[in-house]
Amino acid sequence: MSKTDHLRNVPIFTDLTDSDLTKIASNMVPRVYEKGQMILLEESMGETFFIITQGAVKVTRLSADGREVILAILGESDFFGEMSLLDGEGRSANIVANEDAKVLTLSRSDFLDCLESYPKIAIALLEELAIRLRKSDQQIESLSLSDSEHRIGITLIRLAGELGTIKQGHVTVKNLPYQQDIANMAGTSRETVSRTLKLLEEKKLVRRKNRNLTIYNFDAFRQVFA
Amino acid sequence: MSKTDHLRNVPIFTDLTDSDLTKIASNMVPRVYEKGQMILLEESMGETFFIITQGAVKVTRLSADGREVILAILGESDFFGEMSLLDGEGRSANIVANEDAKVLTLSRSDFLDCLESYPKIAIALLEELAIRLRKSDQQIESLSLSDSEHRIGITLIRLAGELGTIKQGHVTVKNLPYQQDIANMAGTSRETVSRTLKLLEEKKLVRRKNRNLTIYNFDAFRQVFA
DNA sequence: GTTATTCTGTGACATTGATCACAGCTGGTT
DNA sequence: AACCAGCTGTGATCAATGTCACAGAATAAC
Repeated sequence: MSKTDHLRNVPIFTDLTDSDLTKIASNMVPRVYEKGQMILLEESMGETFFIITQGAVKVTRLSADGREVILAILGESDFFGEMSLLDGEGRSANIVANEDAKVLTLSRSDFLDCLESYPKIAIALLEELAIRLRKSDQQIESLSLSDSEHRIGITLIRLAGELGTIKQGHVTVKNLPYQQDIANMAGTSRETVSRTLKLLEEKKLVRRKNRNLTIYNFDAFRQVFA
Repeated sequence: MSKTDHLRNVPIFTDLTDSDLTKIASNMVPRVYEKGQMILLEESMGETFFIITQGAVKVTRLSADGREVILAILGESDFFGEMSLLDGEGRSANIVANEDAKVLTLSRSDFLDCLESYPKIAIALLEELAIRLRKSDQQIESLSLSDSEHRIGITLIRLAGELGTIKQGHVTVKNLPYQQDIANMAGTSRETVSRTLKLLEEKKLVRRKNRNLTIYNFDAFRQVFA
């Protein structure tokens, strides 16, 4: 698949003509990361915009004592790095390759040129940031008000949305992240995730097999937890 | 103060010429709300962009059983309502006048026209959303990892930044919000806020007098909690 | 196939902080 | 000044859940 084809799938570029897209693509430099590799480090100055063409990354923040919060898991056609380009602050989060990953990168100046030249990109990007802000607000609510079972339920819903495949009303997440990662997304401990998953299974809300998790009735599940 | 003068103070409009600003101002309709009045209701479709010219509002989400999470407190020259205009989803939060407030409003179509006609506005708005997203991420981290004392400390820092005045290294927040509101910002209970404020006072980190709170050494305070 | 590593399950225990209950203030109103 | 409403302070209680410890599974490495 060519660079241009990849860009075509990215929401913020969908409104562009082929020739514009090709022009932008010509400025993009591909890079490859292997699983576990740090792509962007907190503290370092953000000077690059990234688009994922293959694989997945996790966006995290680390506390002084090394505990990790996972803010998001991003996959193909998602992008990151735009925050510090926009507001000029340093990076606020780490990005780690969650599996082997390929990305396209755009320099700060090329990215800002894009925004100036193509108002449609800026507007589409606004839309995307609005969506992310909405998700963050939901998460703040759930961390503030919900108990651990609900927070884990909500986390499973997020994972289902990002990694799952729907088949006749039930959703299967293949390659479920480790319990420790789920815990870091839900703001709870690994042990609590273990106990809660067992509980949800006993309640017949989900089934686990190998590394897969199936939510029997996704709508009902959302009803209960969201 | 004229409409145009108010707009001049709003970050997303600062780059415009006077004549552009006047043109936009002519489309804006002023409204007045009294303390406690609901400005925007969750569930209702968002069709208006608001700029605060006087007073303050709080942005909240409510759980089914009526508990409240305060996502932000916004004051003069802040704006809101842009989220549903951008992504087309319904409102995700309530807005309530926290004190008597005056606002300028812009209709959906005028707002979107602005973005199309003035790329600089779109870019400035991107910047603002990036800043908000950053704040949300910080809050998610603190809710996930910190104990109640730290969360309350961080909340005081937010309040100091939004409502405080600096004088030779120490910051005073006049008219500190009620403990219940602080609790709803920090994701804890009113009683815990009461006990924690007392503790912080005993530790000589803050002083309270009437409805004012002074943080003795703001930098040191941030060091401890952020 | 064996070993080593990493992940998961589960009991026991300690601790935080929510909740309840009520008394003491404070500031606004008549 | 007396009153009332709403905010604040504080003790007692208790449930939720983090932490520790270790055994059992699963997966990867050799």
